[in-house]
Amino acid sequence: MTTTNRKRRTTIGDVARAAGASISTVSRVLNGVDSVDAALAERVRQTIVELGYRPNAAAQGLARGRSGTIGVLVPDLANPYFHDMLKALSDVARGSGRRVLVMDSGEDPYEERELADDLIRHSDGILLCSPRMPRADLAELAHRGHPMVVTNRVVLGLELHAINVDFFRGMLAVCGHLAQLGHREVVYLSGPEASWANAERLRALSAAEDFGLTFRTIPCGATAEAGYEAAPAALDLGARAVVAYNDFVALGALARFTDLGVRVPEEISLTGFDGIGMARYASPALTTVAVPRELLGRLAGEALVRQMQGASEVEPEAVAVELLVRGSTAAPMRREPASS
Amino acid sequence: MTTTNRKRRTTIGDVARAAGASISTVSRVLNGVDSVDAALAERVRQTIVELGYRPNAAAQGLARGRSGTIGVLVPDLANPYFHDMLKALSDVARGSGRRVLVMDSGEDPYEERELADDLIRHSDGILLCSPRMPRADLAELAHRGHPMVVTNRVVLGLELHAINVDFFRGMLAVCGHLAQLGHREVVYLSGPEASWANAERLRALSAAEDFGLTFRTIPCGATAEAGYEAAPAALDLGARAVVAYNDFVALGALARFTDLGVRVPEEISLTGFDGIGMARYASPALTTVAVPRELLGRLAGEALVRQMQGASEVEPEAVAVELLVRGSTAAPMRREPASS
DNA sequence: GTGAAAGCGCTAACAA
DNA sequence: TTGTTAGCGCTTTCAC
Repeated sequence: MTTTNRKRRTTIGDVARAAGASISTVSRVLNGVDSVDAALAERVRQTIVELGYRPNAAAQGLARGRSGTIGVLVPDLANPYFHDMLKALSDVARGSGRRVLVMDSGEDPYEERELADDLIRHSDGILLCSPRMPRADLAELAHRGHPMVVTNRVVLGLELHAINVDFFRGMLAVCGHLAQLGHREVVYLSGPEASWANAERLRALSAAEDFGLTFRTIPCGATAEAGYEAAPAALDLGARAVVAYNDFVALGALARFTDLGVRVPEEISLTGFDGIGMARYASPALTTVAVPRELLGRLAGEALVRQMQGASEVEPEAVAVELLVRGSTAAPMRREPASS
Repeated sequence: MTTTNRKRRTTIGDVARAAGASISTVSRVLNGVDSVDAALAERVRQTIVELGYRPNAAAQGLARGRSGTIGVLVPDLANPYFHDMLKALSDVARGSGRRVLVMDSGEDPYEERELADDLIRHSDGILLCSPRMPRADLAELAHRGHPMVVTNRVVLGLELHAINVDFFRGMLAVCGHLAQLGHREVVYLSGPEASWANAERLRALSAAEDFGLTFRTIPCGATAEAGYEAAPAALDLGARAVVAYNDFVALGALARFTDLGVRVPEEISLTGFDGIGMARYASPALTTVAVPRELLGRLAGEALVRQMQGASEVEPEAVAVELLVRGSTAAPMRREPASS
C-alpha cells in the first residue's frame, strides 16, 4: 500500500520537485541560509517532513569536504580512565555539531598507527589518547596536516598539540605526603612499561630521592587483578608504604592486604592514582591523586575544534592534579614489618 | 621543496595518471579485484605509496551507498556498564571492516530520539543500548528499515531485534540465595525508574514473594554515591539483607556500612548486580550477578552485521546471567538488628 | 584485462 | 531571491 518503491531514498531533488522549488533552494533551507522567501521556505520545510526526507551524510561530506566527525583513539576502551574523557569529548563534539568515532588499539603500537590512519580518513580531526606508537609514526601523522591532538604523551621537538596531565607533580605530591608522614622508603607497583604516564611517575619517584625517600619497584600493571597479584611481593620486600600505579592497582592490593590480614594504613600505607570514584568508597578510603579526566577530554575537544576552524596551535597544555589525602595512608608503625 | 601544492589531496585520478593506468584500474587494485594484470597492479600499488594516496572516505561512502560505520547510542558514556559492550562491539566492527560512532544521550529520552536519527544518517546500522525513549519513537525508528538492534529493552509487538539480559532470572537467583540462607525479607535499593533493567529486578522481587521472601524498596540510583547515601535508610528499616540495584550501589552501601561499624555479612547481607571487576576486590567480596556485557556487545554487533548483509531478523535473543556467591552474604544473625 | 563514462546526493559558485 | 550547473572523489556498469 504505502510502500511504493523499495531501495531508493528520497533525495533533495525529490523534495525540490514536490515543493516546486529548485534544488539549491531546498539546500538553502536545509542549511539555514535566510535569503529564502519565508513562504517558500515554509513550503519546502513542510515537504521535507511529508516526504520524510533526510540528507545523505556521505553526499554532504563529499560536497562540503568535511565529515563532521572527530576521531578518538584510545589504548583500551574498557579502561575507565578514558570514559570520562570520551564523555567530555563527546559533549564538546556535539556542541559543535559533530560526531565522535572511537577506536580501540588494544594497547598495540602497530595497530595504533593503522587505526590512526583510518581515523584520519574518516574524520575532520583526531585525538590520540596516550599513544604508545613510536615517535617516528607520531611525527609522520603530525606532518599530515590533519587536525590532531595528543594527550599524555610528550614528544620533544615535534610540532604537535599535546595536552598532558602533570603526573610528575602528582607523584611528587604522593611522595612528599608519605615522606612527611615519616616514611623513608616506598615500594612502587609500576604500570604499563610503554606508557608515558608510568615514566613520569618513575621520574617523580627518582626526584623524591633528593628528599631522602628511596623506592623499589615491582612490575605490576594497571588493573585491580595485577595489584592483587603483586601485593604479596610488596610485603616480601618489607614495605611500609606501597605506591600503586593507579587506583585499580591500589584497590586490588588493598583487597589482598585485607585477605592477608595486613591492616591499612596501620601496618602499611597505600596510595592510588587517578582519583576514580571507587577510590573514595574503599575501606579505608584511598589516598590518591585526582586527575581531571573530564577536563582533559574537554580541552582536547576544544583544541581540536579550534584546529578544524583553521587555528594551527602547537602549544602544549598542562593539566594540574590534586593530592587527595584519605584514610589509606598514615605514619609508619614503630617496627616489626608485616611479613617477610 | 617537497611541498608542491597545498590544499588539494591526491585523488585516485592522480594515481591513475602517474601510474599510466585508468581510474577504474586503480579502483580495482584498491578494492582487491584480481582481474588486474599482476605487473600493472604492482605498478599502481607502488604509485599509491609514492604519492601517499589515501582514498576519500566520503566519496567511497557516497559511491558505495554505505558508510562502513556502526552507530551506538548509550544513555551514559561514563557508565562502566557500557564500556565492555562498547569494546566488544568495536571489536566486531573492526573485524568486519567497520568503524564505530558513539553517542551519549545523557539519559534524556528526547535527545535519544534526535541522536538516533542523526546516527542513522551516518551509519549502516545502529545499536541502541537500554533506550529510554517512548515506545512510539522506537517503533518509528524500527520501521525505517535501517539495520537496528536494541539491548535491554523489551517492547512487545514490535518488529525489532532485541538482545536482552535475563535480569529477571538474575534477581530471582539473588532472592533464592538469600532465602535459602534463611532471610525472610530484603530491602531493595532501586535503580533508575525509567529503565527496563530496574523493572525486571522488581518483577523478580515480586515473584520471590511466592517463596515467602518479602521486600521493601528504597529509591536509590545507580551510583556508588547513591548507595552510600541510601544505606542508612536501609538500616533504619531494620534490614538484615540489602539487595542493591547494581555493584556500584552495593559498593557505596558497603562503604557506608563499614563507616557505621555495621559488619557485612555478619550483621547484614549485601548483594550487587552486574559483576563488575571491582566487586571481587571489595571487602568482603561482593555476592553479585555476573552479566556478560562483553557477550552482549558482541551479539549485538554480530546481529547488526548480519542485518547489514541483508538478513532481516527480529528474533529476540536472551543472554543468561550467573549468580556469583561471595563473602558479602550469609545467614541472618539470631536477632538484634544493627540499628533502628 | 582495461578504460570510458554515468552516476552517487549534495554544496556552492555563478547567473539570472 | 531563485535557479542552473559544475564539481566533490569514487564505484561500477558497459564496451572494447
